[in-house]
Amino acid sequence: MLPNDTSVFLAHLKNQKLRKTRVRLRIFSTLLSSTHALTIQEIVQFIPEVHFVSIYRSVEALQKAEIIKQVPQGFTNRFELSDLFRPHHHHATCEICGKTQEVDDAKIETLLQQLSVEAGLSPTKHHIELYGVCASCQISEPLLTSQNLID
Amino acid sequence: MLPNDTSVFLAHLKNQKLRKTRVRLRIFSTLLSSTHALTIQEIVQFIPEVHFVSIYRSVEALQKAEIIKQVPQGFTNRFELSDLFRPHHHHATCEICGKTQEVDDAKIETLLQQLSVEAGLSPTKHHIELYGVCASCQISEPLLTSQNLID
DNA sequence: GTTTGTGCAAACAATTTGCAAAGAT
DNA sequence: ATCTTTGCAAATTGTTTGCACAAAC
Repeated sequence: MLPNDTSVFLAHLKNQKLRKTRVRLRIFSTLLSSTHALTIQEIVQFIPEVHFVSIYRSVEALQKAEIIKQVPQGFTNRFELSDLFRPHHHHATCEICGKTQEVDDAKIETLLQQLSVEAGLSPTKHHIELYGVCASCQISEPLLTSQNLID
Repeated sequence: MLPNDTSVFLAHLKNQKLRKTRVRLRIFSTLLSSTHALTIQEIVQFIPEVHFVSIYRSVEALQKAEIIKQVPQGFTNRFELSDLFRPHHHHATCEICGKTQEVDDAKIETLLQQLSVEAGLSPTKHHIELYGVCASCQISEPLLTSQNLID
């Protein structure tokens, strides 16, 4: 029986001596079913039956347990499931409609490793974000200038 | 007479119909003399004679005028002079001591352009941040310095 | 039964807004 | 003289803390 996401999640909770609670299950399933990383306020809104303070505290606990991770996106901090559940990737975002997609490319990874080494660092991690205008927004380009909504 | 940074600054103010004020000059010179991007609180502390609300407002004005720009660094937002004053670059940061250096590489720029196009976006901009451990921190591990900027 | 997690109130921190006075052109 | 910017007080927003009760083990 190969472990699905939920059993990996439960195993990690146990492993970290964290209890299996309603709140943590809800946060996990919310992130699992989301196509993109969520801000803490978005998580709060998705789970209206739970007090926001509990969300803050559970998010912190899950983060320490490396079940979820915080990712900076523009000037916003978002949360998504950790690499345990989703392979390493980066994000490409349309500046007009805000739609985000995942990007993964081996070349960029090795190039970044090299750059780190050239800078005298033993590489640990990196962040990349790409921004542009997607095909459909190029056609029906609204009046937004360079200075827009996305942060 | 070739324009130095300050005259470019003054020209841009005029150009944007912004007045030349003590506060804006102080913010500009603070960023000009800083080796790395500063948080708004750091700017506030560097300029104690100016009320923090005025710093917030001037920073916003200078940003709209594209004299300074906001850069996300880890989970912190920082400000630095715009590309008018400093060429396009990215940052490589040591996770132990927080020391930051600038990185510029043509290969990465073209590769990111390509990746954007592959993702169906007409590229506009990108963010990259590299993290690692620098040589001296590898030798003498911890001992976190005052400059631990990383989140 | 013991320990951990949750909900609520209240504290704290960061940023924004309204308005009158000071400063720039 | 006019219009912009600044300083201050206060409002607003986002996040954290203390503590009593509830839930998990």
